[in-house]
Amino acid sequence: MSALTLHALREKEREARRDLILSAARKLFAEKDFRSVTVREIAKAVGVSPGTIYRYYESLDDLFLDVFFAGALDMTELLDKERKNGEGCSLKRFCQVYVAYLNENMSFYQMMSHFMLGGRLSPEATERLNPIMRELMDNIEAIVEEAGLEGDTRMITHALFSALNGVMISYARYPGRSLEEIRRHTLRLAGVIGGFFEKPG
Amino acid sequence: MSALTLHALREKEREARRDLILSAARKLFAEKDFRSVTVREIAKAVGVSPGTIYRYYESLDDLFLDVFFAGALDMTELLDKERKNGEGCSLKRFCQVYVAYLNENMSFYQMMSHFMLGGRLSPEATERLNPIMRELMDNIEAIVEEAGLEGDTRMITHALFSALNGVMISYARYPGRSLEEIRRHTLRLAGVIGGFFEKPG
Amino acid sequence: MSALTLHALREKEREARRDLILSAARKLFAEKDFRSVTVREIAKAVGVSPGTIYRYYESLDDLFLDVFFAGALDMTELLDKERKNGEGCSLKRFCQVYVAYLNENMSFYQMMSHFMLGGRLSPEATERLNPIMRELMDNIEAIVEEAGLEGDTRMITHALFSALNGVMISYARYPGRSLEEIRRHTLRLAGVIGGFFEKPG
Amino acid sequence: MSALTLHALREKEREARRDLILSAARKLFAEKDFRSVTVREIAKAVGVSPGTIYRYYESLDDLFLDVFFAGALDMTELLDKERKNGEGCSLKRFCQVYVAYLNENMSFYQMMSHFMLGGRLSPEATERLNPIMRELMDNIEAIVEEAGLEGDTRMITHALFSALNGVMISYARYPGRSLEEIRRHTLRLAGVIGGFFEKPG
DNA sequence: TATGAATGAGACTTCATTCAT
DNA sequence: CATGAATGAAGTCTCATTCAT
Repeated sequence: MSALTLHALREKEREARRDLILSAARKLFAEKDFRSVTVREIAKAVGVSPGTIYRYYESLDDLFLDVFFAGALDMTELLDKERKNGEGCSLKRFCQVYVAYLNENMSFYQMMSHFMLGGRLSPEATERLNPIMRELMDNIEAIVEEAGLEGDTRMITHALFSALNGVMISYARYPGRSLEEIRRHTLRLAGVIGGFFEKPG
Repeated sequence: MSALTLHALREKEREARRDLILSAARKLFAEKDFRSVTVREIAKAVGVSPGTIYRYYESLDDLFLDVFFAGALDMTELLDKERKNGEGCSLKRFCQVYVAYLNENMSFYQMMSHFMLGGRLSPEATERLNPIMRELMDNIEAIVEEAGLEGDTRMITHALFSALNGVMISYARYPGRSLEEIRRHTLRLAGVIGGFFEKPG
Repeated sequence: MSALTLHALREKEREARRDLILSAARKLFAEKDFRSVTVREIAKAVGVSPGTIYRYYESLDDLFLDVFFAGALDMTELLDKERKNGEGCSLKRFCQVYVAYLNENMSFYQMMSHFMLGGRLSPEATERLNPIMRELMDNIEAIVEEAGLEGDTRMITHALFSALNGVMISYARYPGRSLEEIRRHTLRLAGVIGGFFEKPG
Repeated sequence: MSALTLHALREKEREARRDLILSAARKLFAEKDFRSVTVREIAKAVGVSPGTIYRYYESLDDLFLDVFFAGALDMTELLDKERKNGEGCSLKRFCQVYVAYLNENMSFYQMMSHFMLGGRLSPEATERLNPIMRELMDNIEAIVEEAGLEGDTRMITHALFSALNGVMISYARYPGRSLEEIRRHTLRLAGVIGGFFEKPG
């Protein structure tokens, strides 16, 4: 086996392990307030020692960011697929797909809150974030336009995006409700919002 | 002076001091990410010692809750006033009033995120929260009905409430924007959302 | 008791406790390589919890610095006393007093090495250090002048100061020697150096 | 090829690799406070993996020691050369050669401080150290004697050695001075000390 | 023999909370 | 009732060292 191949293999393994950490973290973050997740917990969930986490991520914040970015990419891909699927993606369907995704990826959602509200994004992180968010917005805007909405479609896009995020913040963990109830309620709310945003007439 | 009166006086004083702590905390929480506010900071802001805080609140979480509840009450009162003011409150105006309030009471907003997302509300806290939220919802629903919207107005109320909260989560601290820019942007988004929710035709 | 007095009392107590930590640390630092002393050890030596250390010192480095400064002040006072004592302080006697002091205050000596060699003094610390060192040098220079030495007395002062420090670095912990043997040896070396520096003829 | 030769070859290779590590470490240690150099850094500088270091050195302390010993040997050779050079080495010249060496081999100097002050030399290490130091002292003593100094020349040797070491500890990293300034200052101090030690009259 | 991923003890530090005064 | 010094658990992170490949 050539050195090149060996090296490539190593890179692959490393990538795989990094992904392992990433998904374990995502799962863990989804289960509870992600800010209360500790390095030790993550390590335990991955099945490694705490020190190992630091071989793959410079800091816990770094890992937070990656979880967030991974979610944003997921979302973008999901929307891409939806749009290519059949003859386009109706506004209502988009709303439901988006909220369904947030339901199953609470960590993405929580991260968004965290970084948006905490305002702690470093300049470098902001630089990484911006193109990702822009692409997400572009995707949503395309759907808005396909729905025949006119006027300042960018602003409408922002409004729609915000509104759907709000569904989550308001009901994602409503005390005393089961996850399934929450899912049903948020999807229904997404539908209502989608309905209002759809071109009247 | 009778014992009763003395006792009442004491209760009053106690209430007054509790309020003092509450408002100092609200101010402090509004200034930065409330999760990073420490007991010592609050105590200093109030002008008492850390130990004193604990004579009025069982724990920091307890104080958090009270700040949150106070915000919800404020909001309800504000909407009450708006509705009684003139001949009613249009949907668009409500949206803007609500978002303007959130802009100036970030702590209320952050608390909402915190408790909703953290899912840490104790059963007792939930019991205290529910009537307050119900009243807030009742108020919004009244506005929705006054606006002539029909169908499941409760569901529409929830959708609207959610959507407006979302405006905040999405843009409240957008990196690189000034508070004034954010205020303008979120108010505009509130207007867009209000516009979509207003009865078509 | 007036509030003023109470406050003063508190200050005094605080100062006393700070001193307690300081001396415990000095003792501990003297016993072994001070860089290997941990906060927990210091806390244990003082008889408090680790957290308490941080009520009196911002960081471990802060405590390091204070130990160092305390040593430098001690030294200065000691030399002052020596000079006023009798009709002045001979060069040889100064050398022995200085080295004797270092023998009994290894932490001062180790700190000096640490900060000099590590080059990690922050600008603020340097600012605090400079006047203290200058006063120490002034004192030594006065002794040098009283001894009748001529020429660039400041340079001679530096040379003498350096040479005596060197006695310590070279023999302070010579492996296999008892503290008493080391004391004798270093004092003798100090005498030899003092002899060479004394005005010939 | 005989087994013996093969074995010898292997030994040679091993020795060569050990030297490689040693010089890489020396270079690295010279660049900054040697206590902050990590095994990984050394491994990277040598171009091997961290694990490999441990095939040649039992522990990091072991490597530290070797660096120190190598420095002491260097020094001895340097003085040997100086003495054979021309008609002998004056005391002043020796002082300057020695301090110049320390300036360019800060790691040697730092190691000396470390082991002397830390007092961590194991009995075995001490056994290795003693003959090396003795040879160094013999060399210096020879110079002292050549300079015509009389009396307890061994003690004078120690005093001189100490004094010169002290020049370094006191000024090696004086905050705010460039390496060149430090070099000049320490050389000048070495000259002053050498002057005082030179036979009067 | 060399590798380098993994380990895990242990360092510093923070802060909600307690309790003697 | 108020104080604030003290607590100590818990957090993040580092790094010498080991060991399966």
